[in-house]
Amino acid sequence: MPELPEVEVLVRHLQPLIRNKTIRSVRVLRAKVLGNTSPAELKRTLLGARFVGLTRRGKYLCFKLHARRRAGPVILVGHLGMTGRMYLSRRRDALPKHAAVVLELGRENFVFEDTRYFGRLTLDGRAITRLGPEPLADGFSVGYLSTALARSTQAIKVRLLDQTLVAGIGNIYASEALFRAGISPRLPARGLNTKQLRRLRRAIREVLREAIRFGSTVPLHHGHAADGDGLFYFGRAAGAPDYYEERLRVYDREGQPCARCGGAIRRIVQAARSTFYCPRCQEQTEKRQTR
DNA sequence: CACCATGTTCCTTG
DNA sequence: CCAAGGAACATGGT
Repeated sequence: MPELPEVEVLVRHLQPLIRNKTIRSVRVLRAKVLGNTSPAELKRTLLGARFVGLTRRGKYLCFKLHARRRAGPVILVGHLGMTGRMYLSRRRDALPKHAAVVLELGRENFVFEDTRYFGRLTLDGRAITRLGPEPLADGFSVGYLSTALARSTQAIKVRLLDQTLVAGIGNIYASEALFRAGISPRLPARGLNTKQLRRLRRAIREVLREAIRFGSTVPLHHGHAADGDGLFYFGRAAGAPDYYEERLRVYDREGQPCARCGGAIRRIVQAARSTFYCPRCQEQTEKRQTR
């Protein structure tokens, strides 16, 4: 479930666990996730290096390390793709089926596993330089949004997924933010008026902040579950409700009643991806706007 | 077998 | 050059 909030929760979780730990060995099981970095270069760079910091930028994790015989720090860039997970596990535990990279840190392993291998763990930081502003920072202002969307005829939902517009929003929170803002996902981006832009900015920030706060209160567990599911966040005790699903208002709720008006949630496809919204709570804006 | 899935990048078309 | 749309990537769930 990796959009900005999930990555933020993961970063906060991992930070104290890896700080000051030294990489004793580097195992690359799927070179694809290294991108342009070769396994040899990764090993050469990381072997003997020590984790000194972990931050997030959009959906990316930025590991900062001090390597031996190097003037400046090394930045290792991670991305979870759709199904990636990063966690520590005991070294004696078996590796998951889709382990992509394993860093040995003394008694524990730092494991990057990814079923579909869409994720990344690389020394190539170029992707980060192309990202738009952080939605929770001051740079993400109504003025910025207004300028950035002024000439776009693309549907607002599709624009929100563009990481160069704003970094970190994915398919789930794009739908959730538009529902909260009462704006139709189909509205052309340049058609939003100032009032709508203000509501959208606020809704984006609220939805992301709440998800972070919520994720942070759920007990984290990782690694070696008995059934081997290896949950590392948004874990839940057996039989407990799945809070992650329950707190979403429209995503994956086609046909279910809208929490606000009771009407049926609708699913449409935009840019080859599902969008969920409430026609009654979000459509009027569209009609009013297109008149 | 069909369709769907939290993401990004590359290629084509206009 | 840019905007927009779609396929590809790889695996698993229903």
